[in-house]
Amino acid sequence: MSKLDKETVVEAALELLNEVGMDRLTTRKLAERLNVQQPALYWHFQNKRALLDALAEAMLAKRHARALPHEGEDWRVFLKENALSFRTALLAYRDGARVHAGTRPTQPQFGTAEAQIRLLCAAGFDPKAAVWALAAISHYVIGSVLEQQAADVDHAVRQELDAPEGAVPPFLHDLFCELQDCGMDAAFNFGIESLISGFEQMLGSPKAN
Amino acid sequence: MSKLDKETVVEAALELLNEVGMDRLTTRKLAERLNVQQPALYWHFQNKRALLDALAEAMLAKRHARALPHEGEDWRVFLKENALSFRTALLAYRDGARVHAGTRPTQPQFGTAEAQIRLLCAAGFDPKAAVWALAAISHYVIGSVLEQQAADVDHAVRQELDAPEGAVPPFLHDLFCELQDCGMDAAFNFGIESLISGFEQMLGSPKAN
DNA sequence: ACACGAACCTTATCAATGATAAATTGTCAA
DNA sequence: TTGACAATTTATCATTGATAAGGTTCGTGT
Repeated sequence: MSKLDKETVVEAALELLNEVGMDRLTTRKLAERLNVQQPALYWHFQNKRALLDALAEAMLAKRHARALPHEGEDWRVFLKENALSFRTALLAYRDGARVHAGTRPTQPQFGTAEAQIRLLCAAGFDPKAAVWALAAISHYVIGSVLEQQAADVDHAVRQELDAPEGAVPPFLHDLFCELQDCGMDAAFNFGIESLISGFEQMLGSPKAN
Repeated sequence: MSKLDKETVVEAALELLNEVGMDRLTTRKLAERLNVQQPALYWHFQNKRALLDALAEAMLAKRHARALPHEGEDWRVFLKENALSFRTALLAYRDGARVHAGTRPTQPQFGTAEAQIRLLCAAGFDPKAAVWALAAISHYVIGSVLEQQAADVDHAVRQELDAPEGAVPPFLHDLFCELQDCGMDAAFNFGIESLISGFEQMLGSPKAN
């Protein structure tokens, strides 16, 4: 009939992912959506991990626009925009961070990595420090989104009694509520800007280690 | 016979976790190790998630020594030691980060959180900024360990041909190898110190946002 | 026209795993 | 002793990822 191919499978899988979440993304539901029997998927993907890897890759390919630095761009600006772009890409899909984190570190676009490293080195970074900085940002983004999305489902599930006791210090209660509501983005920004500002500092004093 | 209780179950589960990893940590294997039938576990834990939550909590309880600041400790020192302690705790168990990340944000020890926030506020942090800073560090640690442990299994699994082609720019190859071998800790340190240094900076200039 | 084979999909069927129901044993208190 | 509650066993599911083996379609060389 429709002559399935990898791309359409991935497309449908991303839709399904956003509807049911990662651990209810089953091969059968996906097959049904594609009007195909479940084992058909195994012609295109060796196993479910491979499918998820493809999803992670597709997520970034579609939404992570700022992977490469512009010509002559300030490294601080690039790092921030890059981080924001990465983050929104992961946030655009339900369980996006978990899906991404599960992927075995596929040779990331070496071209991309190289361009990023070059930018930093041109700004005075030691090559090693450049890689470290990029890794740090990546890890921070992944950790942040992971926890945010975990908190999301938690909120959704937990319509139960919020505080079973007066166990929560009121001082903190207000603070946390405020953060949850308005401040996910702000909190993320604070971290990113701190990191980048920290890199700037490190540039000045080579390092003690 | 042995009169199972939550603690012994958790203990055995942690052992098993270190032997087989998270996704091969099955209720049956665990039951077998405890000389018990599989459904017995469901008397002590509502479901597998609850068991894993308990694991995550136990991991930190046993290894995360520096959760609370010492008396009159410098905030920079505390943040760094705290992060290192958190990291080693997660690294101490196979898939530690994944196990931890999976836990729905259980009301974290509010007492602990409050003490940490107080320390930062006493150092001049705005309460909101204090929470943001603590969250940033936590997210960075989780992201870092997550990726490191993912890379670990990847290395273990991937005894295949390393570079199927000369596809890897030699400039990067050496750099990455060097990082993988010696530098996991160093890379982590770089990030943490950057973050903390960034916080210091933020303290000076309140914020533009 | 025809056979062959590769690409692609189906039907049937597994084994592993998390989970629940119902019966069973053990133990302590009244 | 007996009744009740805690703890565990036996039996049994439903879900899910995966594989084996067979069918269908289609292009290509002869």
